[in-house]
Amino acid sequence: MSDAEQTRQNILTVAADEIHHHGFKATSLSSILTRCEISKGALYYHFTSKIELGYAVFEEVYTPMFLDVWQTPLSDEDPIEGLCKFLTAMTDEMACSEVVCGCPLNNLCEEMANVDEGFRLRILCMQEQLNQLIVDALERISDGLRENLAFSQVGYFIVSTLNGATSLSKSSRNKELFQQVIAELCLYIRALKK
Amino acid sequence: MSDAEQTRQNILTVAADEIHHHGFKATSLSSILTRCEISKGALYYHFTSKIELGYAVFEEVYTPMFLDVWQTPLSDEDPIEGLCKFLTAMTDEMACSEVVCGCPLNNLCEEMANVDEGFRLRILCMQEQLNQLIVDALERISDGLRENLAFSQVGYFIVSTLNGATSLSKSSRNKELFQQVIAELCLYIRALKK
DNA sequence: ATAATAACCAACCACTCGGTATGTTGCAAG
DNA sequence: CTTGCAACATACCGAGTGGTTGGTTATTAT
Repeated sequence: MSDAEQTRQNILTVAADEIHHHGFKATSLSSILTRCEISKGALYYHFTSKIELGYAVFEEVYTPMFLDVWQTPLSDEDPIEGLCKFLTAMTDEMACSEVVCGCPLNNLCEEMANVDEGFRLRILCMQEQLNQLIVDALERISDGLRENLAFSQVGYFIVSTLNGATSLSKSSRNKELFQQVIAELCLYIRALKK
Repeated sequence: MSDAEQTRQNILTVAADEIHHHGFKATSLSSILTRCEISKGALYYHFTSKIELGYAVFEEVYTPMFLDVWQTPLSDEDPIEGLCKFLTAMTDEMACSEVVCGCPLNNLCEEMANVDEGFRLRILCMQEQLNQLIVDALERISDGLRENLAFSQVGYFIVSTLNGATSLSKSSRNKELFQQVIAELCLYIRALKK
């Protein structure tokens, strides 16, 4: 990797972390510059504006990470159990910082979706991709599921609940609350089976 | 109501609306001053700081409105049906601005809970109150519900899902998505019955 | 050796923000 | 009539923001 590309990646990584911790608007370029030990000119050489940097973080850091994390459990032979294990494992492995800061994508969604169209469209696109992952997994094992299930609806329901649970645990700083909601969500998911 | 109290209430109302639309941090005092047609001195006569104004909005505008809205359907003779009707009615009556801006409390929670302790504690307190409303309603009709239900867990699950659905529809600006999640949520709620 | 370009630096700009200090008005009590 | 306080208004401050600009290296191609 060239020096320039190295610099760019470093900016992306640091920016992703800063945005995760402070939100997009509250993230100041100067804090990124300080942590990267570069000048403002260097940043504006690689990115034309703050918001373009935000888009790049979303597309090149958050999205791949997110889709990859969901892909694994859904590719399981039994995606129902895969999902449940994935969700409960999430509660166990959840670091303190994750409880406090919440999901980076969820945060960006809350903060920027109704403010900036560029963010909104990117978030929307990602949500549809994620929902499609779930729908595909459910269709694959539809023979073993209850009749009359609306797969897309179920997918959005699961994602909504998970987002809500993250939000809840974030504000309460209570890991246990998160675990409770996830436990109830697993009950719901397992009840999808015949 | 005295003139001074009138001024104070006007500030609270306008601030609540501005915070709902732009978030707390992004809400500038100047915009509130302009809409209220008052000076900065007037505002700082009634509130000692921006964050104290935010607390007042939370306690005197958002919280009463929110608890009142939930109390009604949960006081129904059949709170299960009351909740479902309440939720579906919410999707129908949902104005465009509400789809776009989301729930004011949910927004504040996302934005401020992990930034300011004052907000966090107030939000936490309110969430517990809301959950207690649900738990009370469920316990009241526990004879007609499935065995082995964890009422508190169910309460947080419902609230989480609703919050997540609001968040989802906000970013997607798609009312239909919200309706789908709510429809699935009603299926879940009705399945609580024996 | 020279020219060109990529990669970066540092100073600065215009602007907005929350907050404060001081000034002004109107009314009510003495 | 005047004193005093509630209820504002006005002017200003310092800090911080994203963004721009002109200059500086280091490397590479010719």
